[in-house]
Amino acid sequence: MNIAANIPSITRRSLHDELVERLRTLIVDGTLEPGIKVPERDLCEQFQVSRTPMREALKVLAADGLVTLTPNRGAWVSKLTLPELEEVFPVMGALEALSGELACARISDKQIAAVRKLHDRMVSHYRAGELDDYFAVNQQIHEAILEAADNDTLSAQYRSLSTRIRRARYVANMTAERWAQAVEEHEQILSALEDRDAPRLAGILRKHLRNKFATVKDWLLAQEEADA
Amino acid sequence: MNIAANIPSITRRSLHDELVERLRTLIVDGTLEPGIKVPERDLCEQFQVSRTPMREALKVLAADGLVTLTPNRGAWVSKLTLPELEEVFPVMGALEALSGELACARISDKQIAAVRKLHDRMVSHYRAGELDDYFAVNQQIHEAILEAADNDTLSAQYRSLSTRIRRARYVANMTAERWAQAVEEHEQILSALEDRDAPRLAGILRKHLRNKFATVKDWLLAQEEADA
DNA sequence: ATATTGAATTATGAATTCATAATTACGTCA
DNA sequence: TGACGTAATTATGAATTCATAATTCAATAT
Repeated sequence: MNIAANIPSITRRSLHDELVERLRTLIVDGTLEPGIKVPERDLCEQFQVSRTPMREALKVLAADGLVTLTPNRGAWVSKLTLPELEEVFPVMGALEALSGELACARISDKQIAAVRKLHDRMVSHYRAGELDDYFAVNQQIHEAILEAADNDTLSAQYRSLSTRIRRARYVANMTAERWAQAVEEHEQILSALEDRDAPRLAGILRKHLRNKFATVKDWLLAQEEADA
Repeated sequence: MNIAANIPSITRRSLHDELVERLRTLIVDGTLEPGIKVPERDLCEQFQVSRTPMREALKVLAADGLVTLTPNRGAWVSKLTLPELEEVFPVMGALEALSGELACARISDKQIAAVRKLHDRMVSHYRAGELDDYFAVNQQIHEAILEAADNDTLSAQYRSLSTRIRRARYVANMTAERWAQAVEEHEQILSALEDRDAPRLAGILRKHLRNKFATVKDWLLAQEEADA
């Protein structure tokens, strides 16, 4: 008996689940551009699967808002529009503020130390002008706060929205001032978290997100300009 | 020439879409009891469709949290557990508070008058002891505030969570005191809305939901008691 | 040349079929 | 009698097939 051969089969997820994740990644990282049509046939060839699991995956992504399905017309990668952005941000703000509040109540000293570590690393990336690394660690910090909040429902809702807007790769367009401001806000976030000051943290996170929104908005307007 | 642009597109819904809605209704109204297994075959016979669209529908409902899918094991109607409830409520609280804030900023006098009308009707149902009618109008009020907030993303997120907990038919078990308190809170909601006092409305909605939570929690504990 | 119509092509919606994993039923042995 | 292992059954995962709607494109008329 070949044990090694059986191990992958234990870990094996359904094809459809795998596809949801892979497609989501492709959409978020921009490989599948917003607005383009994604014919089932092409996707199936790309991933070497039949249409059945692919269609199931597309349905799920459509429910999540990343893909738009029109009956008998097929699937498109959803486009991020300004009105949509203006809708999503207040909701994300409310969720992020809540994550801060819950985190303050529940976060352990150890977890705070971990966030502090991430924060310091992020700052050094900032000083080195390493935008991509900065952005990656930044994401990790928000994820860590979310995890400290210890609420899967909240995490799921937040991530769903976060994914939708992350398609706008706004960091690449952040100005020096905005970047400096973002780092400054992160100092305050850390401070509030270390004090476990829930209202203060909630307020800062909300403000932080408003500034993010401004950046994304500028990027989006520039995009639309370019399209026209 | 584009005539079609102004005409509501002919509503030829896909079978799968129809199924999502029908199944969701069955789950929310309790016909499909939480915890039971729902074999594809049975559902397909029930609705006289093949497995393909049914499976797509189940995937979507699973992404929405109403159904739990286990690879190669099939589908179960998700059970509402206390830990889940404790997760969902703070999130709903944040979303409902936001809906109040946005509504205050955007609601028209006409819309306020409409909510007032609903409110008065709700109170008369309360006085008449008509629980079901009371509950129906109550829902309409929250929907009206949500609509006034004019944010589809918020609405979608809120409704998703609302649907998940609505399976607990808590109103049927509301005590006289709790009911009176709920009505009193609704008076305050109306007052804050008519004053367009966003922070006050947000606060009351949060409080209102906390009380709802207490009611649902009692019901759920009673259920678990009954199961054991 | 342009617009319109209708056949040909292509893509999607849904049912069916095939493959495989999970469950159940049964028989054997302690 | 009960536990174990194996065969039979059932249910699910995925591919294929069939039906139908949408699109393309060419032919015709204006």
